[in-house]
Amino acid sequence: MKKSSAATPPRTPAKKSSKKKTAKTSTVKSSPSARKSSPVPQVHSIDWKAELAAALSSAAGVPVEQAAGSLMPPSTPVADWCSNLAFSVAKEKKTNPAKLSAEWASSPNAKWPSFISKVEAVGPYLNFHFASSFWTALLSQAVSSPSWGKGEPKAAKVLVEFPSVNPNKPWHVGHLRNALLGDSIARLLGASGRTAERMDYIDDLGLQVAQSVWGKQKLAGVQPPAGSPFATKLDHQLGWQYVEVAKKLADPQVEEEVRSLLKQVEEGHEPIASSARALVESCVKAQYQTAFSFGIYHDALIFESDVIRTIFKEGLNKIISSGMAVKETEGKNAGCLVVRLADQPEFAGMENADKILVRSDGTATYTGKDVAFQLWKFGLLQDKFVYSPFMVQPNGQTAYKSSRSGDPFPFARAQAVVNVIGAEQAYPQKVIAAVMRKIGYKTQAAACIHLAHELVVLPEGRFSGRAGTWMSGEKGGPGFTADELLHEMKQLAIEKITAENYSAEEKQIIANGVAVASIRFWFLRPSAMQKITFDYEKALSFSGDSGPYIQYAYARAGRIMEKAEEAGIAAKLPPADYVFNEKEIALLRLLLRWPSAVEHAASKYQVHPIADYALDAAGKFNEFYTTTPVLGEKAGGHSSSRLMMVAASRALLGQSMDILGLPRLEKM
RNA sequence: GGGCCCGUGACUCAGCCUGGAUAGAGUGCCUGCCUUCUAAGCAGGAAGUCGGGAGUUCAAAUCUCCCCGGGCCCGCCA
Repeated sequence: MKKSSAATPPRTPAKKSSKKKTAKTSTVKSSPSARKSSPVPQVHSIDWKAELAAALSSAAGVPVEQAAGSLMPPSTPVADWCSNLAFSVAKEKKTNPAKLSAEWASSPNAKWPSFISKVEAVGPYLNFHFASSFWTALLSQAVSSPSWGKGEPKAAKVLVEFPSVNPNKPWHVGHLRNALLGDSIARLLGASGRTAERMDYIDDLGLQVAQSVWGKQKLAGVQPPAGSPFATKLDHQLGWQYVEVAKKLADPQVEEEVRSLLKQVEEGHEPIASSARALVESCVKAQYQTAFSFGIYHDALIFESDVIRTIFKEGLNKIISSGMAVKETEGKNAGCLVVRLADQPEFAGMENADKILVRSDGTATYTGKDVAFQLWKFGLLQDKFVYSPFMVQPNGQTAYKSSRSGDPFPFARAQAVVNVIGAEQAYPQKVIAAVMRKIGYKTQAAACIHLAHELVVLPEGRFSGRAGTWMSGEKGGPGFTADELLHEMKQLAIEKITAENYSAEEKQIIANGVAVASIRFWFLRPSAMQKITFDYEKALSFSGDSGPYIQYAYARAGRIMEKAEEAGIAAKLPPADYVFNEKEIALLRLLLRWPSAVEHAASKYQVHPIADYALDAAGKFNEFYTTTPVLGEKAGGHSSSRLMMVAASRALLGQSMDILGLPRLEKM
């Protein structure tokens, strides 16, 4: 039952993913530096938006809510903040909005907050400029508190499932997109203060597994070309064998043998059942090597055989006892357990809205299994799973797997469930939520989030695991597996390093980091619903709007700080009379909006706005970098103040990079 | 038949949910800038009927309806 269709993710440096072992619940970390009393006002400890709204409210004589609703960042860099209140008031009073704004700007009733240095009417708009002390306070917080910009810790746990790739082949670029989305969403949720748990669903039953077992036994000679750097990687070997098996299936004898294997696997006959599970786990481990190379990690792997053995029946009973599932006695679905959905609005227009959960032969459909699994994710079933360690990941955390023996862990039991799955599977995902709603779990049904994404395709069409369209073609070029893409990218990145003084080891680290960032960014920048046509030419570029562009800005900032330290210059808050230049103001405005940008993106389960934000921040920093000397005589004695800008910019860039999984490189 | 998604300069995409100030980037093309903190960069230029039409509104890329083009979904498949 594989659900995700494609897309794979890039790697990220494992931040603190919520490891499970749980119960040790999170200690709320209070950042000491943020707490200690600071000589400057704390920008985010005062609700500046509320203060501004209150002042505007009295200046214009409108309710506070109306004033607050009119405040926004300007679309062009004409001011720090603005209001379009005059439009709506002018309409009510049938007068000229520009005139109103002009009146409010100089209204004697207005008591503008002290952090506002200037209020001006520009046409119908009311524009606000913040005082230097406001910006200084913001800088102080951004630099002194490591948790600055992170959301307030929230109690709710969000479970994110991805990528659920069948364990019989290597990840192709489509699986990579899915995994990158899942990984980055989990990072984003974490940055917003939520607890994200990363789960993978492994289909260790089914035809493909039987085919893999058969292929492993009979087609050991079928392998990727010897020249391939991945010729000995198990997932690649199985993938090549799988394509071969698919061709041979036309032979009745082969078909018969595979079918027999399938029966033994599904019925748990030994020794086949155990060796099949072992093969599956080995393949997943090989796939996870790919994941790790992109910085993708998991907390728990749930195997389908364990779902069937442990929770499926209970989930089904829950639906049956609610009276919402019935066994058909006649008609084309006779003998099947079905749930009727015709009364649900989203299925209204369907010819037949009945959905089969259990077939007439007693086996579960995909949807049937998924509904039970989803109930478990929300903690609505007795949790009978036990887990054992699957592997220790490079980020130091152990990924656990469901198994026959082991210990219980409080995985799942989530308040919201995000399934990262291709948009093509929107219908079955709706069925899951609809069934939950029907049996009475309305809150949970509303918290079923299908994070849908479009596929990665080739100019000639979609990928097919069976047809092997992911393999290198006859042209002999690289194939479309995630491993090959990263390999190609590293080659290019290495060539791009021209600095003479880097050691071979440094070059490797840089090339790897650049390759990962480039690929991750390439997949994460467009919105998830945008189809991506894979093209090596375009994927392999790293200038302009790209991951390396962001890394470059970050590295530049790092070098300035390094040189400052060598010179013994420390960052200090700008003095009261410091005048921020235009480039500095641009950076400060981005800094100001960052926390709400994170929360907004997280609440919508969208990663791509963060990619845009990071690009914007990198661009603004590069402008600052080229126009504003920080060190040396040209800095005109402002080195310490400007170093503060550099440090804050670096913090902002770093946080956005962590969410996107772009490795923080100190040098490039 | 019913439903979902995409359609913005030559190309690839943001912006649409929460309507407002000259529609933003990048690539490609044309011009400049490395004796000064990394040129994987910066500055500037040419390039756009925001698929089409109607409607709502003081104001529409953004909201509503219809249409066109492309993709996907509506199985006792997985």
